[in-house]
Amino acid sequence: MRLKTENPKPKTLHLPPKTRTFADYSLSMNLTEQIQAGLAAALQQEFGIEISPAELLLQPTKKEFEGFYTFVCFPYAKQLKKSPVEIGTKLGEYLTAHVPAVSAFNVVQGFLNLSIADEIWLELFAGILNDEQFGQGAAKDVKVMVEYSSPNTNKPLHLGHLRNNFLGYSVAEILKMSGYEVMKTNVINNRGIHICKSMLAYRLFGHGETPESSGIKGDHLAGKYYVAFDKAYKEQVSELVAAGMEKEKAEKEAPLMKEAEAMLIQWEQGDPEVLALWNTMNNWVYAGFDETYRRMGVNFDKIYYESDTYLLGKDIIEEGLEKGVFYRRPDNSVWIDLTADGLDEKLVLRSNGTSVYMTQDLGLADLKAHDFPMQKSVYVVGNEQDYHFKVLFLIMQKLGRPYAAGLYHLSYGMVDLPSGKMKSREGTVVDADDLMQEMKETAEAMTRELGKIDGFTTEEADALYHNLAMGALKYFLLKVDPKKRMLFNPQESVDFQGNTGPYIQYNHARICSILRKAAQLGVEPAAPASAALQPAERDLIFTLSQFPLRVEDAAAQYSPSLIAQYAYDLAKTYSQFFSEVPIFAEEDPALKQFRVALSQKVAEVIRRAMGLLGVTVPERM
RNA sequence: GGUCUCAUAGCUCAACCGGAUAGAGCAACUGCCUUCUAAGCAGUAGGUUGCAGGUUCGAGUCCUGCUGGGAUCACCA
Repeated sequence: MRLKTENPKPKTLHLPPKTRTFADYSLSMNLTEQIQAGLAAALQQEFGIEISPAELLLQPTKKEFEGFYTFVCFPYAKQLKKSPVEIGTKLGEYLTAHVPAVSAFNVVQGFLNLSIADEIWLELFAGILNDEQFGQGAAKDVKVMVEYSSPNTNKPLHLGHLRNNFLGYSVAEILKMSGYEVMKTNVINNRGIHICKSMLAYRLFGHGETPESSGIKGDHLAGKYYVAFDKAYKEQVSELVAAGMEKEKAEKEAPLMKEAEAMLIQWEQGDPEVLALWNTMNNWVYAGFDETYRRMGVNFDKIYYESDTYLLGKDIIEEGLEKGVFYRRPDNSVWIDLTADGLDEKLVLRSNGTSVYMTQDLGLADLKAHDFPMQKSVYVVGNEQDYHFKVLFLIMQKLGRPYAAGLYHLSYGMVDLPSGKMKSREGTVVDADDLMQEMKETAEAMTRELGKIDGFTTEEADALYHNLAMGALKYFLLKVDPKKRMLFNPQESVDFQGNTGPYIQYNHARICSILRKAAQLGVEPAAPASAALQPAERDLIFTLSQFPLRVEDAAAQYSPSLIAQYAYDLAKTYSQFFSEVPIFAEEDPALKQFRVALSQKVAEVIRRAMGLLGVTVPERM
């Protein structure tokens, strides 16, 4: 089971090498390349050294300095036996004289900061404005499978699942935008001892209760009996211990555990009554999950059920034995020795011939590759399973699977509560449905307080509350580097101000308001060929131009947090522009049109970026 | 105990193959709504980047050791 019942962190397995700078893509590529070519020529002309343009990395200029692109001169000081400042000055002079895009420069210590001419910014913007699919990468002709969610059917989804689902959905969308062909899959763990526990408790204490009769959502109903099982089981264990049995033994000998195990065997043997109950309860859970997924706004292209796949993989054991990758022990169990790779020996098949988790995953990996012949396959699973996936991927390599090199474990960190870890058995889990509902109520209260729903129909208001709630929640969970553990405080974590989803949504809504007014006044958006730009306008064009690159980086690193940061950066930059630069009060019609066009494009990019996070942006709020 | 991983402002997080004076948001304080949405903008304050060494022109970032969290090391999944 992918998500153990408790918590879900990350680990870099094979990130691509970072050989690029911040500005290699799309429309900004020409600009960067021009500067790099200029630098290479300058180094050759002024100092007589040959360095290929691609090695001359540029970085964005820090806010407090003048300029947009910075070249670091220190590395060449030793080689040229000249001071970094001298080098920077010579290079700057050469660039302003020979590269039309570079309008000015300044050298601070060893940093050469370059300013770009307004005509170049406008040219860049015109290209962006005309690009209807701005941000969409060219088709790569590479298939990627993204597996995420992968719940157990014995209880409802919780906060940890939310991070998993939002991450998986977002990574899939980011990969699509960067040009991959993506298949989203969900592996539902619908069989095993966990569901048997729920089934047994239901049989004992359920009295025929159904979601309809009780008004309890199906997955919550199954969860109720899972908890009931645990409670009754613990009582039995205590009794046995009180009667003098060792705790460890009592945990194995408790009648309820025995019964659950017996039920699992009955299930495997196809006992009609057990199967009927299993079907009934699982269907309740599926229906419950569907509702939760709908609320979360996630979806899948293909669903695998563990009941269909748990027997797979045994033929791979045979294959592995033949290839000498695995070996059989005298008790008939099958193992792989990974000590040469710095790992341990790992069981891949029990002595009684039945599968373990690893066996199933071996089989499932082949099945996935058969169904969707992919070059990359991402598993969105918590970092507690780092070891499992390390082993799984290593085995696939040793077996010579062609897709093995593309296997990637998107290993994300646990979500901690202020009280520490979530423990379902201790009742300290934050339920996904409850949390989403509370967020919506908070969004409603906040919106009403601000008096922002004048003229909204009931349906529109409801949709707004939902979008704000999910925007706040998704942004909160996605803005953090997936690899890192994070803290969630239900009382105060999710805010509506500052670096939050609603802040970005708000900026989009404001722009829509501007665009409505522009339409009313008949101001057509357009990019002028030349104009003197405000600093805020240059900042906006620069930030816009970074979007395709950020998508590419986010895809390469499987990291929605890069998109979240970008969306905030863009919204914040616009917010400054909004408060500093008048639009309709501008007298020059060309400038007015330009600012409307700029606003329109920013709104569009905010919408697309937030879409990558699974967040819907409202037109009014 | 072995292996892996994390530690940055009071709190939650950034910091782009090692680059400038380590940045945002929240919380605190100060200004700004008769003018395009104040869920906003501008500003003040807040740091020995867990500790000690090392490499480097340059270290939050790389290396070693230490301290303190977390994960994992099942014929569980």
